[in-house]
Amino acid sequence: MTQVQTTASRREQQREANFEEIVRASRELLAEGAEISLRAVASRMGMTAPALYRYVANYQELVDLVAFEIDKAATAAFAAAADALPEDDYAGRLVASATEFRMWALSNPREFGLVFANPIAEAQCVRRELLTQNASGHLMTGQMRALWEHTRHPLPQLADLPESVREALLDPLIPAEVDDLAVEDRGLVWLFMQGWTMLYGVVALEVFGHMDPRIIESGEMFVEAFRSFAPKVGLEDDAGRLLALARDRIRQG
Amino acid sequence: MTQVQTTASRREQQREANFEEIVRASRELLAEGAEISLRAVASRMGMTAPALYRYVANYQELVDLVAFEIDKAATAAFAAAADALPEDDYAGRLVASATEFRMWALSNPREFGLVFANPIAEAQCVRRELLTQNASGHLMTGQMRALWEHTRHPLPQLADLPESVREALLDPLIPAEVDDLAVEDRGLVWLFMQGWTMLYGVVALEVFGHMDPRIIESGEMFVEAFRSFAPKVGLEDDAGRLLALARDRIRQG
DNA sequence: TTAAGTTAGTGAACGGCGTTCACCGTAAAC
DNA sequence: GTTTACGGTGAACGCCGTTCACTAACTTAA
Repeated sequence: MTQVQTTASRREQQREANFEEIVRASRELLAEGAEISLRAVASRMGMTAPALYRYVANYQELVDLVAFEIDKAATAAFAAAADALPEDDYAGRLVASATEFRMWALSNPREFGLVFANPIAEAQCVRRELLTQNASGHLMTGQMRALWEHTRHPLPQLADLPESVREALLDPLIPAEVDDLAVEDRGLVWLFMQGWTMLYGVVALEVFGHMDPRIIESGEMFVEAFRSFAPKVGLEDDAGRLLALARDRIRQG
Repeated sequence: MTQVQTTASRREQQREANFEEIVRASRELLAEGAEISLRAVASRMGMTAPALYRYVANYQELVDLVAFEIDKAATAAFAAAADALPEDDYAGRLVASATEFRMWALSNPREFGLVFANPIAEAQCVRRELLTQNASGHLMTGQMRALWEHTRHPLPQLADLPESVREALLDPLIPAEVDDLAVEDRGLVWLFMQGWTMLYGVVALEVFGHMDPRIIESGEMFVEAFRSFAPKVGLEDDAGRLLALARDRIRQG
């Protein structure tokens, strides 16, 4: 039988550690308001820029790597926000994560831009894969599915949907594990896409500042988006509590 | 009485023409897939880079200038799309302009990014002013107002809205002419903001490629966004026709 | 018409960027 | 113990935004 190589060689350990340090240095730069540049990252590691080419094919790949790790780290924070609520408060957990997402985006606009407002279309297949591996997407699709497993609210039927949507739901390219989701329940993924679109619209507009500052500050457009979306996932009766929950987190955040 | 200076001096004419050529050269670069750079723009005009500093304080100001002009030109296209419909088909005209906006954004992603996905927050007051002067915003607020003047669909009442929203509606910083809109009707602006948020969310997600390619191609998430929004502006009965109108324009666009 | 003053342009330079390349120790592999 | 592969260096190239001293041309006023 094939044994898993658990003990990486000395060189491989070094290499792995260096990868981590590259990401760490890049994120520090970002956090300090500076731009990510090969020279800056390298010098922060006590290296010179050309050395980084032993780890990364080019600048864009460095940025993609950093974006991927930022998404992973941020997702942990979104999940933690959900864990502050009871395990069976599925709707509350979803609201908590989404609210945390918004607050993270507003406090880390550069990171948000890197992960969520970077054109993927013009990139190679590498980045296309990243799309489906998007960690925060997996978290929220999972949360929405948990909610539905519990409430079993009505779903859009595939037969009622346009063909392009049906195809996309049967074999989705977005970050969602649907292999074990029955075909007749795939309407749930369509609902998720709708919800993600609304969430994204509000947050992107807020982060880019294309919205009245007072409404950004209070987060009321974000709350309003939730109010619009709630009925689609059978939460009309719970909406009052959920919106209050979001407002609380916004106020104290 | 003070006479308007209609005959600009020779120098002023030259200067104005040069401004226009700067914008033209920049847009050509953008259209060819190149980046805007002072050197590239200048050499396209038969100049050297430092000369541009006689017209623009720095690189960012050049970009802002170009973004402003792009928005103006694109808005003319959005308006033209509306003019293909009867003058009294207010809903249809709004749908036509919004659909044209989406198609323009997808065909000109770099221009879209420049105008609508550029962080305004970190910029100076110059750019803040641009926010309220945004041409496409004025077009669509105007269209939504024309629609409402005709249908007089119910509006959210100021008393029911959060205080931050009320303040923003009474003295809006977004592109909207509301001076002649009665205070009790300002809920219309809130509806507009909601609609703009949905439209923006779909389009930005599509342009950045963070959506299933098949759904981008068919535009069905865009259509779905309209379906969600229609009831808010009293268009539930007209929705069928309007969605068909949008689909037509998408298909032949 | 001439003199003074303003303006728009130049070339050289600075520091920083991504990227390439020849080169060199050192650690791993045989 | 020799060979090989890897990870690093410094120098260089061609971009970039930006500054500065300088000049030629145009405008303005005497």
